Amino acid sequence: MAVKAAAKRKSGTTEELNVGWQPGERVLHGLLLDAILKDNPIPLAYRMNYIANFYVGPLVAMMEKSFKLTRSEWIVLFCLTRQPRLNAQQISIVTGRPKTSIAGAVKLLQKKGLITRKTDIADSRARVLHLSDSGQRIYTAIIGSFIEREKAMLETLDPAERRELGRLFGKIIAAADAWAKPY
Amino acid sequence: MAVKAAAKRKSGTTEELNVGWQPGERVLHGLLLDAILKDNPIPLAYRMNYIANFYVGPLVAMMEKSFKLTRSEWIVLFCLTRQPRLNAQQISIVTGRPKTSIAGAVKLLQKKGLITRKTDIADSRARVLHLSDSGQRIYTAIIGSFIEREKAMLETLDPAERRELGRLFGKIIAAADAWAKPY
DNA sequence: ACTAAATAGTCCAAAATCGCTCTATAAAGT
DNA sequence: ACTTTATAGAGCGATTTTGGACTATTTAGT
Repeated sequence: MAVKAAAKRKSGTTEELNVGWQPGERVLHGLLLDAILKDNPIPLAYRMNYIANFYVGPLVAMMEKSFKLTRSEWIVLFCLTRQPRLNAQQISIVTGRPKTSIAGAVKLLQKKGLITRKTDIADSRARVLHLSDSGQRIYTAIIGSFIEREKAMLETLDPAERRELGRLFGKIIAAADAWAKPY
Repeated sequence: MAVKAAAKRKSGTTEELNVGWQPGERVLHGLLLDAILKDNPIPLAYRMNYIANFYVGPLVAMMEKSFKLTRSEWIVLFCLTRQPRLNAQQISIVTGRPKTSIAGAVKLLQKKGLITRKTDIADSRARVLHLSDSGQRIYTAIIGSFIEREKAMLETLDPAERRELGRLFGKIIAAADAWAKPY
């Protein structure tokens, strides 16, 4: 019946057979994922991107919804808490994001009063940024979720494994000059 | 030279000046980065996202330019090489990307003739996807860059470290049900 | 069997992202 | 000093991305 109806609608096309997974099962994600990971040509890069996406994606979505901040705005806020008095260019360089994206975020943040922007006395091209009080407050309100989610993500590792993971990341970053170039 | 100029500026600064780094130096990125990484509230998550971004960002840019493929289109192509006969929903679930993004990519890929799309005989709502020959060719043309870049990224690690990194990623992914949820 | 809920996919409008080009300032080379 | 090159940032337009509402089909609950 449903099959016949489908065949009628798409009369010319040959139908594909069933895929073999049971939709609606929690297991589905796992089996699918296994298929994607098996014999993956970029095993480490793929896994890392997978984890990074599932870590940060929902956080960004939550942030956009609850705090009306874009991802780029968050990046700027975050960088400025780490290191005040950066300018847009530096944030762009250190995060690898296009300078126009950062510039746009800076403009929005300034309009919202979350950062201040002053001309650098030593270089009148540059605008020195830092957090305002309300910028600091919104950062504080948000960062907890990031910390919690990292904690949850690492729950499965023991302390030694976490240290080792950090060490390996550190090594890769230390060598970034050798591999992290654009084309 | 540049150092001297910077030193001069440093002494003559009034309010908003003197960030302390010398623009134009290769060292700049490193010092900035150290500042961002030091006492980072999400040390592992931040480092992982940093590496993932610098790995995949330039690859995607290159791909968009040279092959006129969006990131979402690449994701679909990649998934279909791993596991033919997926549908859009499954790709969305397993990659964590919004289904509308995947749907849009699927439509584009079909228009370009890189994938085929047939109604699933067992479920007439679903469309079973797989690569066409030209889809396979374009995948082959692209994937090499991803492999090379992964290789370059891991150059600094010895084989045992690479295995360990893979093992730790595997553990985190295996526990994804416990932490990778949306809000 | 019948209703309610879940699922696959589409469509659309709003938003974000990003490449390109342009101005201005600053540094480097001669 | 003077020319050249590099840098910081702005503005604009095109493309991508995505949330939300909608339809069609399937599954689950009773």
